[in-house]
Amino acid sequence: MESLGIERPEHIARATEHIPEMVELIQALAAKDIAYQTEDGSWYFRIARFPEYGKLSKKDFEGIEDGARVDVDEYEKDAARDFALWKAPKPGEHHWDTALGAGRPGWHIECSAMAMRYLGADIDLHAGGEDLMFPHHENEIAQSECATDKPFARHWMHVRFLLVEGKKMSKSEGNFYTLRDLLLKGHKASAIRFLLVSVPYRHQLNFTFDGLTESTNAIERLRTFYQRLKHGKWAESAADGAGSDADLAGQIRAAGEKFTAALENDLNTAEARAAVFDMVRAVNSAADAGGLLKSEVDAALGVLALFDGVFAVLEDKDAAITRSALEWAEREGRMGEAAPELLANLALSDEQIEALIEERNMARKQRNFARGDAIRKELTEKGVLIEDSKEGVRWKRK
RNA sequence: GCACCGAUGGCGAAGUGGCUAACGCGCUGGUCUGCAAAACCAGUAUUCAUGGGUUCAAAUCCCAUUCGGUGCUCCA
Repeated sequence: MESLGIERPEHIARATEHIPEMVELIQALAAKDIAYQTEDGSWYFRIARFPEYGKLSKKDFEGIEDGARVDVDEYEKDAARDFALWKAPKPGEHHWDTALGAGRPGWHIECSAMAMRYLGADIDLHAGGEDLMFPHHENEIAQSECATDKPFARHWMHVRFLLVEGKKMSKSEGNFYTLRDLLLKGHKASAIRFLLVSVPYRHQLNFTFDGLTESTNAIERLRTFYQRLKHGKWAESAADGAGSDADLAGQIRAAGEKFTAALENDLNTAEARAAVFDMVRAVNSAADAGGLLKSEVDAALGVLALFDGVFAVLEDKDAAITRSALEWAEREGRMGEAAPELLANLALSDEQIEALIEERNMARKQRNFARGDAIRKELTEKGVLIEDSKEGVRWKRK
């Protein structure tokens, strides 16, 4: 999670610590005769009492015969689809003794109970994987709305599963990778994050190694741009061509607005991304043409800050993250899985790199290009790329 | 088998009734540069899985087919 720059939740709730809330919820349903107890002591939800059942997953249960497919090991439920709220313990099974009798919670009830406890009876947003829509989320809705008579969640976000190299990820397909696997193969954490977040959650993402390369390159472009703005010297007022693009300020503002509007439209990250790249081109172009005004640079940096508040890829933490993955591999005895060029690329520290660049700058000043190029070649071989620009010498790790 | 969702350039991917089909990567040519890199400019889908239909107008709506994802039993 941290490697990908994902923030920790404010609350992490555990089902086993919320048994009383669940019991209370089931009792509320029982008071309305929506929950009922069977002979073995389990409690079930009476789906017949919730006509809207199936509204989320667009399932139409009309015409599906109750009892057409009743499992032999099920107890005497009133209807086959009624789901368990509380399960009586099987002999020797771990259980809680509560007002409902001994037992353990059914799946579904803990989500309703904990959501209500921390977020209230009607929540704004409920997220989950597409596989949970039915029956889990459908059952959450049923038990929550019957208990409170309020809409349970105003918006649902169901994230689609990703494909890996065009196929569903599975161990038998051999395309199952953990984050650490990818880091050890030499992929950057930022590229993984950017690839995952570049396709809107509602759409299926095809996660490929080509895609990781693409993301790496796209991030490089953004970081180069960011560094250029941050470290360049820009005119305070219009002169010598700076500020000659009268339209630029408007374009930067429009990019920021388009970025926000795209995210507000069901988190359309692909469109939000596009808005930023539009701005990058416009500002780079103006910078090449005659220079930028400080005010334009500040505005563009403002849009980048907006962008990075969501995408979080501009600051280069990749080397540090990869190093900690390597430390993990070391401890686990899995260094053999690390890509050889990865070790080579991390051989030099930032200080060593900067010392070499300083030496190269001296050589170039004396027009000793042979020495300068030799240093550049050495750095390239160790995974460090050099860029000479009007704004100074920049370097980055491959 | 049934239900729901999806299929857009070499690759990834926006766009869901009407401006030249965004954006990124890649590729080709050019500008710039001591050489590079970066950056910029130009080019790169007469066409949106296939077949039919609706409409003055369809990538966008409807039907069928093909392919892919999820669910349809338990457990979380």
